[in-house]
Amino acid sequence: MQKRAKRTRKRLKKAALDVFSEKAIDAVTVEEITEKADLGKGTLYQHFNDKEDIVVTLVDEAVDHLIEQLRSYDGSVEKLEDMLEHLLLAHYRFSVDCREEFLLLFQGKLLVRLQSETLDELNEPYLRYLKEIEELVSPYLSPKIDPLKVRRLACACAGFAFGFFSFVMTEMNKNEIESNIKPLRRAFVMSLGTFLGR
Amino acid sequence: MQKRAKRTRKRLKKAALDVFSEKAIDAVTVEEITEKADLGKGTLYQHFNDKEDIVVTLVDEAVDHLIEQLRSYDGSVEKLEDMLEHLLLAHYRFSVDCREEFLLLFQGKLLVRLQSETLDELNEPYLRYLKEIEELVSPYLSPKIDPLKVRRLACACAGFAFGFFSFVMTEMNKNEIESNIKPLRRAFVMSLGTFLGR
DNA sequence: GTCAATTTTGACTAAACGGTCAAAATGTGA
DNA sequence: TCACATTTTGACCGTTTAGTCAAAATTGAC
Repeated sequence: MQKRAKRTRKRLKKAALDVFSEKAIDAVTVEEITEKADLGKGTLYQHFNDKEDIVVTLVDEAVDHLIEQLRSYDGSVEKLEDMLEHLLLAHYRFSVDCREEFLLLFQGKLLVRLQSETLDELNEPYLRYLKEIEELVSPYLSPKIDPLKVRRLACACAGFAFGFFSFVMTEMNKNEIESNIKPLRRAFVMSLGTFLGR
Repeated sequence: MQKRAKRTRKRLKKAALDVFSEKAIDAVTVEEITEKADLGKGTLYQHFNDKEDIVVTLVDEAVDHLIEQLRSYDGSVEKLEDMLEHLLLAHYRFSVDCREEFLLLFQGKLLVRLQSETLDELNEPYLRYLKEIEELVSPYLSPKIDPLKVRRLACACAGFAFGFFSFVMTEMNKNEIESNIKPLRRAFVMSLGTFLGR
């Protein structure tokens, strides 16, 4: 019985994610979501308080998934540069494999910046995400390093990943991207390494 | 007489730009714009066809301003690296001096990606912008270089600038940014230079 | 100061939207 | 099969919004 409710909740989230990757969050209506999920409008309000609630839920889960990908790397990561390269690669994979979540995170970040008065609930996942990056690289850094520098590194990594891949997404097709993105990633990694004074 | 109309149009654009930098484009209402401009609602429809029209107009002008900044550099730019550094610095200055337009361009880019079916009118300025970057760096490149690689460079530059500065904008205050962003920019420039095989 | 052309206005309409809730549908245990 | 708990539904309500338009206000020429 509760199984049914869970399935329905899942369907709602899936539908919402789909719609949010096709239209700007603020332009999406509740009925578009429930229609896509092939459910009645009231059902959404059985599972979520309001539209914002479902957005926050989805952003939170998307960050979870992204972090999961960031954390999964094999033993070949030995140096700082290896870790940075892994992080960028993981971001790239995320933008391809989880395109909808990538676009949602991108949009959400913008909303946080704009309507920050009300939505610090939405900001929390992004802080969590930046913190995760910092923690992943910190083992490869001198413990005496300026924390601000690490924060900047995380911003650079996140910013580059989101900004670059988003530009690339529209301006190039998949094959073009796959083919030869590696050298650029490598170059960026090198520059970050230099930035950290190694 | 037409002077008055021009002034009014200018006031509308200024107000709209302000509002768009505080709220997501799709969440902004026409009345919010006209109220901010201290004008009647109908006045907006005297000067623009609809809400989309004013957005497209503003994006177009913002790209003009950004391109203007990208083009203005002194004679000290001799190498590719100098040009890349100038471009990043110009983006950064634009994000600070023209914060509202920067945020608008950021939002607009996202809209293009999402609702691309209808809004290729909105996409045109961004293509113009990428093309401008390509043209600015091309004098410093071998004429035999793969055009795709140049396009990728432009995406990297644009993506990094928008993505990084936008993350930095929320996560750090101005002093922190100003103080020590230079080495990261320099490192990134170096990596791009390496990417282009020099 | 008058008049006509231009610009601005805000009340108005029709449509759309978020959110509610009593009723219907569905699943469960006896 | 029936009674009961849970879940789903979509018509409904109040509010908000884009867009209109006849009237008012402003301007400049004479």
